[in-house]
Amino acid sequence: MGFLADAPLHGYELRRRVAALTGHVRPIADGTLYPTIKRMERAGLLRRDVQAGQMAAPRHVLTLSPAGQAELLRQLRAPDELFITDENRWFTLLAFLRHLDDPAAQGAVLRRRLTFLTQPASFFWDGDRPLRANDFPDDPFRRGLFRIATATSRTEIAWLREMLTSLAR
Amino acid sequence: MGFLADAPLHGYELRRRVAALTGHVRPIADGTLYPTIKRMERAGLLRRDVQAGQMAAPRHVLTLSPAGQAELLRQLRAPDELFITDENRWFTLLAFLRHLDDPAAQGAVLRRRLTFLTQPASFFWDGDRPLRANDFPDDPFRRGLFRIATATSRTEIAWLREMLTSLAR
DNA sequence: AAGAGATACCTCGAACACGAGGTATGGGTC
DNA sequence: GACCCATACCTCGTGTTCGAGGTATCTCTT
Repeated sequence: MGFLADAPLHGYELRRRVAALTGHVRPIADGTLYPTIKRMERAGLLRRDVQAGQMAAPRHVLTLSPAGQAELLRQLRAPDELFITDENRWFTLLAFLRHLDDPAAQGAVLRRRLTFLTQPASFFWDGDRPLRANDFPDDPFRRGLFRIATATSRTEIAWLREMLTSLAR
Repeated sequence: MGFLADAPLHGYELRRRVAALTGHVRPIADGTLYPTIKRMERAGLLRRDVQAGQMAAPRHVLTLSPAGQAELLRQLRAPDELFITDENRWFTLLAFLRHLDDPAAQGAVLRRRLTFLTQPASFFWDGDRPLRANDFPDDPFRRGLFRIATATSRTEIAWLREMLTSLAR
């Protein structure tokens, strides 16, 4: 829906755009995409205009309907918790948060993410004791994992704080 | 399988440990975990020892069988492409790569990831032209997304290079 | 002129995941 | 003594996702 809100597209191109989000979003399989398009069309979330001729096969240009736009905004404004806590989902949310044309609502979403990120957390535990990188002297891989996660987290927290200040202005 | 290779656990604890990987791995639902355990038990990948009495409900302590260990090693040694390219999967792979007790094989896996990360790539395209952060003057969210992704990527590439040098020694 | 490969859509069965529901017991509180 | 919560396991229906297969056309190479 985000990509369609950017511009009307045909299915194949949509699939390519999602695939380009490599590393953060899994590519969508054919068998997932086309049935989903049908479902969304039936639900009135998008319109399909067949554009015969020009290319190999007739393209079905998909346009987000007003109902689809509303649904996108609803999901951007009040995303499920998974969209805040899961890397992949948060990534897609961020990619299209611009469409939520309301600084206060955007700020509220960013604040939810900031709250989540600043919660004390650890990936591994020994009973109730959170384990840190130093607790894995024999596992350079987990130490690396901590290093990468910390760097990401720090960068994101700094960015979120900046954004929240500039959105408040 | 990785957590069970660390130590035998009961299902509930397993679920908690996966849930602790917050932000990188989605929590597993009850309805997913227990049928999966059954399937793996039937497949001979793990053994179940019922430990009655001590706690509220009898715990089923799960132990990875030799076949399960072999399967884990197989998957660590030759992971599907998704485990290299998808953040979530790569994260879990890294968390248990120590179990693959062979520096050469570990190095090969890290090299696959490094190759993937150093490929020129972009999340968004205008036709064939890759779009960079500067191409989104009106979208601070996508600029942030680039900033975070770049920081993560840089940190990880640096770590991978270090690891590969130290593994080669 | 043939064939490979990209474009573009589609279907179907099998596998998988989830949420809602259920059972049962131990520990703590009011 | 009643109640709630955490622990610990389980099932089932519904919905999702995938992969393998299929169709057809256009373009580029050999």
